[in-house]
Amino acid sequence: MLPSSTVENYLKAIYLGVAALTKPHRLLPMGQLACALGVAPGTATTMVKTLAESGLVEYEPYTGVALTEAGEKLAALVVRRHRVVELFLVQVMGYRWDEVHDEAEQLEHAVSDRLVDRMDEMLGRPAVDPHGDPIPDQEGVITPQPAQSLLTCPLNTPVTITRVIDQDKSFLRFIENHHLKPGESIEVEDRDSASDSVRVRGKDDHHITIGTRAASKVLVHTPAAAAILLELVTSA
Amino acid sequence: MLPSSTVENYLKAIYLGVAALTKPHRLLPMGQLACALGVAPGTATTMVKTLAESGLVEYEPYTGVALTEAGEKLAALVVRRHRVVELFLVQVMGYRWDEVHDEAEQLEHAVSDRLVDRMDEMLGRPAVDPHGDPIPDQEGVITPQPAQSLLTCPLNTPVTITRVIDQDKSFLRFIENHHLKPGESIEVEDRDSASDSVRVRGKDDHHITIGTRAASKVLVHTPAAAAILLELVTSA
DNA sequence: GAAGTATTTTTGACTAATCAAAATGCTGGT
DNA sequence: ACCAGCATTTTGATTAGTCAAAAATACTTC
Ligand SMILES: [Mn+2]
Ligand SMILES: [Mn+2]
Ligand SMILES: [Mn+2]
Ligand SMILES: [Mn+2]
Repeated sequence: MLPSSTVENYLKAIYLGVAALTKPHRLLPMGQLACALGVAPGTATTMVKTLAESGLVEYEPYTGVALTEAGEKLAALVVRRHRVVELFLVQVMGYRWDEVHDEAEQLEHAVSDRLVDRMDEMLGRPAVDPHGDPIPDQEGVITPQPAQSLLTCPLNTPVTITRVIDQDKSFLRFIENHHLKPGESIEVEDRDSASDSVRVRGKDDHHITIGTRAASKVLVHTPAAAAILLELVTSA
Repeated sequence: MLPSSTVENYLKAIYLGVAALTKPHRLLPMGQLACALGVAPGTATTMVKTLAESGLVEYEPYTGVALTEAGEKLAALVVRRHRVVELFLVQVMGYRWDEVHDEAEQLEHAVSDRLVDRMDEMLGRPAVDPHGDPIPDQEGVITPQPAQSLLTCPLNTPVTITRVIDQDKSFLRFIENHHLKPGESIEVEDRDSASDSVRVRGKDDHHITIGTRAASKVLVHTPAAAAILLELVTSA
């Protein structure tokens, strides 16, 4: 049986939910899953039990859920479709980066593997989508990126923004208006736990102060990390 | 309520089914509808009754079904999405004309009006899809084309192939291999009711004989019709 | 460790879409 | 006018997915 859109959405939510867990190698609680899917808690429980029957997830009652090997591959391919479509919409169809998520949310269940691969080819086999989210390859594998956020990177050191983890339109607009999109070079000047904020110097000496909640959603590459990456590439 | 894919499929099947009826201004029988959708007869009856409740179709028990104003507009927009997507797949994504139907069958329910319009714009507001099927405009309106087939057009008179009414892969391949795609200029040399066949002279004096069943699926413009069309355009 | 709170599971019910097979209605030919 | 055959509708049942609210369990706090 090929998975329904509903099953695909559950698998994707578990995939992304587990990845976003603070403690790694943990199970995603039913409450979080239900919330991510906009569904009643009992609905998530029921669905997860049938997913467990099909061998796509492992389910520990009162504890949570995680993907099996098979489930993870399926989920990764849904995520791949989503992200390739998002980049296609921006690069080929002229969409803005804050407009693509909803459209991709539908298309991820409708595009064939064939079409996704055509898009992927046309885009030059990209590694990341418009938000800097990594794109799984045809096997569902992601090469992990060393990630730091504006909250954890070194101060007064040039860093490059690589990823913005939030699909909210107004947040993405805000980021764009203040030149904090992936690719921009910036420095974190100061962090103040009292005011719960982070001061950033962008290009043209444009200064901007943002809350820590927002700062944690902006990921960067440090020069050091970039050097390590470069070394990996050249040694291969 | 926005219509489900199922409702969209029923409306589209009625739209296309009624158009293909030999006697015009008739109702589509349940049997034909059920067959077009690959569904049991009873299922079609039940669904049509609920569509009638929603005011999308008019249903005459034991007789058949037709679209209301509202249903026809919705159906035409589904057809529009299907055909714009098909042309996009051919022109932009490099698909062959015999490969696009299945993909479009899924995408017609997933692409937003916004995305369809972007495709439409990118394609230069085309009038027909890769098979010569007319594309409804944003309002769902089609400007009717005067249609003749290889079975009805004048003999030994140059005509231009404009449309091939069949989604079957092998038939489309056959048409392509014998240079009978939309745009080609040909002449019908002879029709023989005894052998149930039609002899056609294509380009390079390539001759080909096909059955009447196949011939009826290849539509053409006669020079006369083309002249009338041209007149309409210039007088406007 | 008992009590209270938060989370999770169970229960019972509902909607959309479908099928198989029985019942019904229509129609053409004698 | 009748009946046989065919199309259509009805009936009864099934599956996927969902919710609200009750019951069960786990976690916190004292
Ligand atoms: Mn997205
Ligand atoms: Mn993204
Ligand atoms: Mn088609
Ligand atoms: Mn077509």
